[in-house]
Amino acid sequence: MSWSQSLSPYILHPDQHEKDLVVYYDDIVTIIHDGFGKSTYHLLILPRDSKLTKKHPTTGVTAHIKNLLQTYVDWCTNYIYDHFTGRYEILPSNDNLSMSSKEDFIEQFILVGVHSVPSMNNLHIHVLTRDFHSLKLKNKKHYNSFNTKFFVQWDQLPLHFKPDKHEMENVIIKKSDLICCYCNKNFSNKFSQLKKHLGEEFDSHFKLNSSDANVSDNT
Amino acid sequence: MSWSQSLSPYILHPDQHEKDLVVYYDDIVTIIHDGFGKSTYHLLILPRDSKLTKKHPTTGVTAHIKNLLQTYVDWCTNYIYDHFTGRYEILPSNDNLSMSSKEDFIEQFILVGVHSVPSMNNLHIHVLTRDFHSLKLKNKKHYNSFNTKFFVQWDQLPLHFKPDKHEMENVIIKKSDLICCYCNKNFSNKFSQLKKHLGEEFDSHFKLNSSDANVSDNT
DNA sequence: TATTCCGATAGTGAC
DNA sequence: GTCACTATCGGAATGAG
Repeated sequence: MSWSQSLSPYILHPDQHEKDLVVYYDDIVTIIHDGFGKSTYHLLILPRDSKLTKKHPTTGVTAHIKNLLQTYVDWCTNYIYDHFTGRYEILPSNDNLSMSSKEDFIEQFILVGVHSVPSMNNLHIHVLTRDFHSLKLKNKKHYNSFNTKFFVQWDQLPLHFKPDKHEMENVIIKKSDLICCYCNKNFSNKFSQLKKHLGEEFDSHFKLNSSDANVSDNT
Repeated sequence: MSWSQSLSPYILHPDQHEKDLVVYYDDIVTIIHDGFGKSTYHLLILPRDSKLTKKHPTTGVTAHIKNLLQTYVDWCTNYIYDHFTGRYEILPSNDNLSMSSKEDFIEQFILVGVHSVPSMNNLHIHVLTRDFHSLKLKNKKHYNSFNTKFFVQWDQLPLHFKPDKHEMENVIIKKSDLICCYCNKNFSNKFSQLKKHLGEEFDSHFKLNSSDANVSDNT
């Protein structure tokens, strides 16, 4: 089961990794790019405290811990806002997605939260754009783990119970229809069609800045 | 639904097909090689009577009809015995499969019967070797349609009821384990392993005669 | 219990 | 809620004028 420990090195030795991967660290946290990011930007906040890192995220992130970590959450949303808007132009759109101000962008287009049944043993908080436009998004599990109640948002923490593992894995993740997070279109279990659609949604909302035009996209 | 009518031309115009496919016909029946035969030899007997051809096989093949068709069944088993033994040498074996006499061969190695839920609309009787060693045998449905009670043997006909379609399709065919018809080994739902095993069983029981050695096998 | 194509689903093994 | 591989399972179209 060593894969479930693969976040450990980052909290133990944040200095021994490439700068491209570790974007920030101090005594309290390490912040990294998710090695298999499911959106254009996908960061993980890893508290370094040896007791906290072993706790279950839905109950371990208490009000006190939230207060301690809030500055790092804000650091991440700012990081993502700056980098995303530096790289992409936000196109005018007809839908209900308004990203004209920084506050709107962060509110509507950045997700912060934890998985109700984590697979990595070290407590980690996801901060990611809500586009799911990534080569690493390959199946229903990947998508529904961020787009159902399997994903517990930062503002909802802490829960006063641990979600039922079996229900989350075998009902919520597997049985929930695939719903587009931009337009709510229902793709049932047609992952390939959702994936294609997400690419179209992305292209209708964002356009690579010319200075980045040589960078291949994530389709 | 035209595919379900694809046997019709053989009863309407048996003379307009290749001799390789239509092996016999008269006013009563047409006998053809199954276009997608699931065993080394796989014949279909198609009664040409316009009323009989529309009947359900499990109830339509009455004692009277069986008597009328028995001679064609015998013709088929003889045809298969002659051709199979002309092409293959029967090797001595340690298992309970004794094919030393023609009667034993026909009794133990030739199946005669009908499907309890046919997909082709024209009534047809299967006569086939019990090896299931064919490129066209590609999935559990193919195998279990001849190796469960979905297959109603000639001696059991007629039934006094039509088998329940839903039970046959969704329980008997899909849920029954794959059991080797030579040695009863259970392959659960591992079709690929069963298929490989059937090839080994075939090779342990039969050997191509040298005069046919240039003919590729069915693996 | 037609075939074929495509894709969703499921189990495994990995250091 | 790792990936990558393999295989099982599941739906949809299938033609003709």
